[in-house]
Amino acid sequence: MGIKIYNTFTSQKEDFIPLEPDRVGFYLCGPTVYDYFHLGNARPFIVFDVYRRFLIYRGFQVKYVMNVTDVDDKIINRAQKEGVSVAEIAARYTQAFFEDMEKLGIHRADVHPKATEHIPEMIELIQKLLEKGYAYKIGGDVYFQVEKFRKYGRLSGKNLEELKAGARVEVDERKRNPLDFALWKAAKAGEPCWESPWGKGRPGWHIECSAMSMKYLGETFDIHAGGEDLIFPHHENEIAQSCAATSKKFARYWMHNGFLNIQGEKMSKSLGNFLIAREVVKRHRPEVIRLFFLQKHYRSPINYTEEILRQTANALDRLQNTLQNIEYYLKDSPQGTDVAHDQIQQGSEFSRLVQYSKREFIKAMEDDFNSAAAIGKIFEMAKEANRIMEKGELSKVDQFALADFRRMLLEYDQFLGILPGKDGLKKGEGDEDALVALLVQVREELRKKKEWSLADRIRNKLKELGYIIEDRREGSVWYKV
RNA sequence: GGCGGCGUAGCCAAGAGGUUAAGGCGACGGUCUGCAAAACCGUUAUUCAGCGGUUCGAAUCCGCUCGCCGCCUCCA
Repeated sequence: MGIKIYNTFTSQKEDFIPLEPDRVGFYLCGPTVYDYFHLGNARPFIVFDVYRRFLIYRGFQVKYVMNVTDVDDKIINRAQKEGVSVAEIAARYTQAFFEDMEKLGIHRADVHPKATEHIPEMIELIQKLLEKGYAYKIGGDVYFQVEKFRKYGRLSGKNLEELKAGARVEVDERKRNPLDFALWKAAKAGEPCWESPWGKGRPGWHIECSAMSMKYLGETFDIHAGGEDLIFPHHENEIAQSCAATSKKFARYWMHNGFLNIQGEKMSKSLGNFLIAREVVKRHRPEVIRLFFLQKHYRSPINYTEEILRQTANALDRLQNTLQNIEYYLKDSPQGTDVAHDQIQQGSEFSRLVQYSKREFIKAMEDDFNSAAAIGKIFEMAKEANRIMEKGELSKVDQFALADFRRMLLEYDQFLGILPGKDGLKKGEGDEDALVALLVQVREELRKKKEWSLADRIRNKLKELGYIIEDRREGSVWYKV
C-alpha cells in the first residue's frame, strides 16, 4: 500500500519512494533563537516529529535534521535592545528551545546544526554560485540573481512577473532584480561577522538551510518540511540556491503545515497575538496539546481557543480512562495468552474490530499522515473496548483482543505521545505509593462496613493531595493527577 | 491587484463520485452506583455556505454568488 505524501512542489499527493530503500533524509526548518517559541511554532515541531517517528515505526531508517538559526537580524536586534551579546541571546533561547521541546514530548532531531557553526560550508556554497554565474557581488554583499535560475517560482506557483507586480519589497537600487536575495551581508558595526572572500560579513538567512541540509543529508534528500509561510520566499530561495549550485534535485518532497489561528487570524510574533508555548504547557498537559494538533490534518489551519483545548482534554481523559480500565481488567487475568490458536483465528466481534481498525489506523497515517482520521479509529476501538468490559464475563478471545488493543495503543504511542506513562495508572514515588495504597485499602474496608462519612473523608482528603480514587464495579482504583 | 486555500450538527473534526455522512466534546433522558467519578444505552446533520450544472448517482466534479483565511515583506 505504501505511504503517500502531499508534495507542495507538485501540488498533489504522491507515493512516497525514498531515494534509498528504507532510508529517509528528513529536514525541518527549525527556530530562530531570539525569543521563546509560540504555540503556532510548536505545530510543525510536534507534527513532523510524529511523522518522523511514524516512519521509523514503519521500518524506515530516518535521519532527521533540524537547524537552529543563531545569527539573524532578529537576534541582533534583540541583543542590541537588551544590551547583551548576540551569542548570549542565542545561547539563552537555544537552551529554552530544547527545554520547551522536551516539555512538549518532542524528540530531539538526530542533528541540530547551528548556523554559526557552518559558516565555511555556506561560504563554499556561495563561492560555487558566484563561479557558476548565479550570484553577483555589490560591495561586500553577495546576491543571488533570480532571473538566472529558470525555475524560480516553481514551488510557490508564482512567476517572476507576478512577483514583481505584487512586490512589497523595498527596492534596493543596486540589485539587478528586486527579488534577488542576499547570500552574504557585509559586516556592520557591532554585528557578528566572519571572514570571507568578500570581506567580513555574515550569511543571509536562506543559505544556511541549503548548506546544512546538504551537508547532513546529501545534495538530494527526501523530505523538507516547514510552515506554510516558508514556501515563499524561504524554500523557493533554498531550491534556487541549492539546485543552481549542484545542478541536482534538492528536496524531493516538500511538506508544509497550516497555521494556528487565534480569533480567526494567524498566530504570529509580528501580529502580537501569540501564546508562548511554555506558558500553555503550564495550563494544559503536553499530551493535550499534542492531541489538539494531531486531531486535525496538518495541512489545514487549526483554530485555537481555550474551549477547544478543554474539549481535547476531555477526549484524552476518556482514552486514558479506557486504558486504565483495561489495565485493571487484565490485571489478574492471563491476558489471554493461553487462548487456543484456532479461537484467535476465528475471533470475536471485538477482536475482528481491533484487527480491522489497526489496519485502518495505519492506512490513515500512511495517507499523507492523516492523524485525525487515524485517531478516530482509536476512539472507535476504545468505545468497543469499554462496551465489552461493561458486559463483564469476557471470553478468552475478548481478553486477548483487549490485551492486543492495549498493546497497540502503547505501540502507537511511540509516535503519537498522547498517553501519560508506560502504563495507564500514573503513580507517585515509591513510599508515597505504599501509603496511598494502604489508605485506599482501609477505605475499602470502611465502605464494606458502610462507614460512608469516613470513607468520603479519605477520598476528599486524598483528592486535595492530588490522588484520585474512583470506586468502580470491580473495586477502587486510584491514580495521581 | 496576482496566486492559493477553506466553509460538514451547539462546538471540534474525518470523509474527496455509489452501503444508514467516522470519531470526539457538550447537552438531554436512562442504566449501574451509598454518594462522587468512570463506563454503558438512547436522543442530538433526510443533509454537507447558497444557487445552478455534469452524472443513473454529488458533501465529494464544474460554474457563479456569499463569507472567512493565507501568501506575494520577517514569519512555523
